[in-house]
Amino acid sequence: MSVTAARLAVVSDNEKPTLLIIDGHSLAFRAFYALPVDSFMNREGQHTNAIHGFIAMLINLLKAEKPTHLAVAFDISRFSFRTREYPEYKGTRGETPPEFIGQIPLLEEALKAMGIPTISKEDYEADDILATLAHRGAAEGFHVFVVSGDRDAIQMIGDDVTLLYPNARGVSELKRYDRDTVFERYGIEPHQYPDIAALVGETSDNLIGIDKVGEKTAVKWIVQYGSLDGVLEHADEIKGVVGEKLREQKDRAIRNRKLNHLLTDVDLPYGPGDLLRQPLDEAAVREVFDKLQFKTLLERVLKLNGDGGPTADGAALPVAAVLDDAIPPVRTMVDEELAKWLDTQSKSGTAALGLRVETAQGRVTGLGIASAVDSVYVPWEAERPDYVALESWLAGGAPKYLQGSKQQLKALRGSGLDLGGIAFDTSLAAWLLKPGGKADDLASQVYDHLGETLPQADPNQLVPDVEAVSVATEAWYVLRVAEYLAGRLETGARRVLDEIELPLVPVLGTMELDGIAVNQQILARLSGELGAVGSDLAARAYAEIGREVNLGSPKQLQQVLFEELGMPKTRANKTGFSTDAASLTDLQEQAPHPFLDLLLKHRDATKLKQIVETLEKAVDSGGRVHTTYDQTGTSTGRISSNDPNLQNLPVKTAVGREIRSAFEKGPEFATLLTADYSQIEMRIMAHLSGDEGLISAFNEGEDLHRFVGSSVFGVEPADVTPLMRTKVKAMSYGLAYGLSAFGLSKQLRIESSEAKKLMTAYFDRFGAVRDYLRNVVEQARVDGYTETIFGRRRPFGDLNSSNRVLRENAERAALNAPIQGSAADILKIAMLGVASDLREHDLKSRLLLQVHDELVFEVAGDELETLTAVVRDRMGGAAQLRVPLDVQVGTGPNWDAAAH
DNA sequence: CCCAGAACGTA
DNA sequence: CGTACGTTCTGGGG
Repeated sequence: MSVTAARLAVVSDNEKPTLLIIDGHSLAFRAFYALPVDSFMNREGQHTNAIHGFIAMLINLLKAEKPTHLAVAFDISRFSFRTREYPEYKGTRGETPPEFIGQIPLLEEALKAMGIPTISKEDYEADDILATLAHRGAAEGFHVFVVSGDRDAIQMIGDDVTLLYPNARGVSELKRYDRDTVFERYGIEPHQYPDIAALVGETSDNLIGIDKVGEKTAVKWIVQYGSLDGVLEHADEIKGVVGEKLREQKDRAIRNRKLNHLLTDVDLPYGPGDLLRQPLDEAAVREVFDKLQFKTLLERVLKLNGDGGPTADGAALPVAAVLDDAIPPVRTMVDEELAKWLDTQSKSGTAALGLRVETAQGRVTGLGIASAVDSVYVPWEAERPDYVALESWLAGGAPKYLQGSKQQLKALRGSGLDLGGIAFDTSLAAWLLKPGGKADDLASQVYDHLGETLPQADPNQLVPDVEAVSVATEAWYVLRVAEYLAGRLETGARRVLDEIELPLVPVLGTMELDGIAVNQQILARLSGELGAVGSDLAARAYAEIGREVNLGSPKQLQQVLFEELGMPKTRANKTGFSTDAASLTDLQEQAPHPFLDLLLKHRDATKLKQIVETLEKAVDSGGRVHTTYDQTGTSTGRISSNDPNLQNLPVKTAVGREIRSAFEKGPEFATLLTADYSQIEMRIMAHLSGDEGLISAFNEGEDLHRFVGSSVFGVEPADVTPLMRTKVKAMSYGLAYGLSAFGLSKQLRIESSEAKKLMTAYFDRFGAVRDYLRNVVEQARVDGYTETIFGRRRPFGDLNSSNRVLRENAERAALNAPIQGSAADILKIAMLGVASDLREHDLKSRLLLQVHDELVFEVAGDELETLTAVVRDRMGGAAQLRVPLDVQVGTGPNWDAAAH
């Protein structure tokens, strides 16, 4: 039986929507007494322990119960219709502790940011609100969880209503009370509880019961006579002192019963059906939690959005059982036993196995391999001959599920093992589901998606107090997380995973391992030259202002520019006034000063020097640098590069190009080849908008900006001036980013009226582009996500935000996402095609770098012609658009020379 | 030692 | 008041 099948049996009755309702004051108060006051205080001196405890409990509840509907009820004051009738009610409650003051409003603010409705009603207690919602919820087909620290809540329990009651230790544990547990504990039905309480009294509510009547007596009577009314009717039959007391004090019981009866018909602004879980407002949550200084909780809360929270269309996500499956014991296997086990697995069907590599000091020391019911540990020693079966299983196409497969592949390659059959990667799947999220390690994924804790050794502990689990167990968890995530991928995302991301893993891994050759002499020379230029500029800059400052400190520069030199104020930022290049250039025009120019040049020189030095440090013993690509690093579908980042090397300046010239072909290769798409994002816009004008612009095959310029300005292409071309080019590129007339005027340094006219003229000619861009945003507002040509989705939560800044930021991102994302898809598909041809034709040339719309290859011996054909074919044919994909190819001994 | 913010490089 | 990234530095907090 598969892991999934085993779990389904557990959750099959979990089809009902789940309503979770919480008594806010009662739980916050419990939390207040459970957590030390002094350990929770924010920078303003506000105590926050109750809020912290409450939210921590809430997160646990959301994970454990996975409510589809949710609300928190608060008392408005200590007064209600009950205190009007009986002023002593709850009179024993002392003054609110001063440290508790102010925590409830903050808690309400945090809940609001988390998208959780809070309900309160004048003259009623939170318990009445809960009772009403529980009553209506059960009637409307919900399973209801009531969270309250008030024992009166027991009366709400029923077949579809469960009470979660904090135990003595505060809020860290909630005890579940359903009909059976109430019966076990009291021997009565939940609805009879208030009758018991009325007889016994409730100290915490300052309600005195009948003297001499305790729980035992009360239960006995209620069981015998059915109800309090029954008991009172038969009061005469009860013998002894207790009978006398009952007859004497029956008014107390009647009063108590009246007061502890919770109303189930309070008129509320929301019914259960209105309490569907809403996506949290991330920005608001960050703001509130920042104010509260809740760091860890912030992380945990934000994770809720992508997991267990509502999906974009508002429907609740499918729920994975939180119950533990039995973790299979780890079996260590080698030799024939291992070979036989692998063989059995492959013959038993197509089920994939989980795989996890164990390394120490960069060498493979073992492998974990798991099926749903087995977890196997294989110790690895490089020279053992009897691992033939294992190695061929690893390298072959047998499907394997991994977490962080590129890293695992590189680890295996480092020990001479190859890895094939990457059929699932939990990190890639989680990223496709939530591309804005942070990359997570296996332990976090287990926690987030399965709600279980994977024991991990703390690397900072010399003697760990928890023993890390074996890679064999980890492999089993990979399988479970994979099954969970696979169930949540819709068709489009699954295709992107299977057809783009997974096949790309070995391609990227190989690129990283190959690296690119770097000429260290060039770097050393540049570093020296830039260092000398920088010191000279710094000295001259100091001379201009008569003292030495740290030219790299915006704060010190502000002092110099705006206080000592009295220059006009620039754009404001959080630390004062901006000293960035644009501001300094502006200043130079308004208040020319030699210091400004020297400062700009010094910045330039030090930045470049830093880049060169970083590269020098990254060169390996073979003279090559190896970047690491992050396949889950962006929200749009691009890959990012780090350590070192080879996707942002300078190229626009002369020195920048010198740096690029240090990237060379390896000694065994003939040349470098670069291939890039020209105007790919504009072409995608033409395709997606179907704008006939833009499409014919590309089909003309002439200079795009000249063509568009002639359209916009109404002149012949030959009469488009360089200035006109510049303006049109800026517009065209800016469009895909959501550029405004204001932004355009700033960038081109023209009047905003002219920018406005320019945009109007542009959209007059290319109206379908405007319609498309508008439509993308509106569709995303409805759907909650955007989609690339290939079905890659990016969710958006803020498109309906009432906060204008947030909403407009989201709108621009939504406008850009399908364009940037489709371009990313296309280059990825091209990479796969090229890699496949290189393999197919057994070429020695290799792909080394990817820079968003550009690929860099190292060309072997006599393969230039073949490779050029392959690259043109695969890049040009990566997608069938309404416009051609234009590919520019260049060659040369180094990256600069190969560029065009 | 960690963090946020500023600045700046690329597509 | 133009999208998407990563890196480096400073200066504040500890």
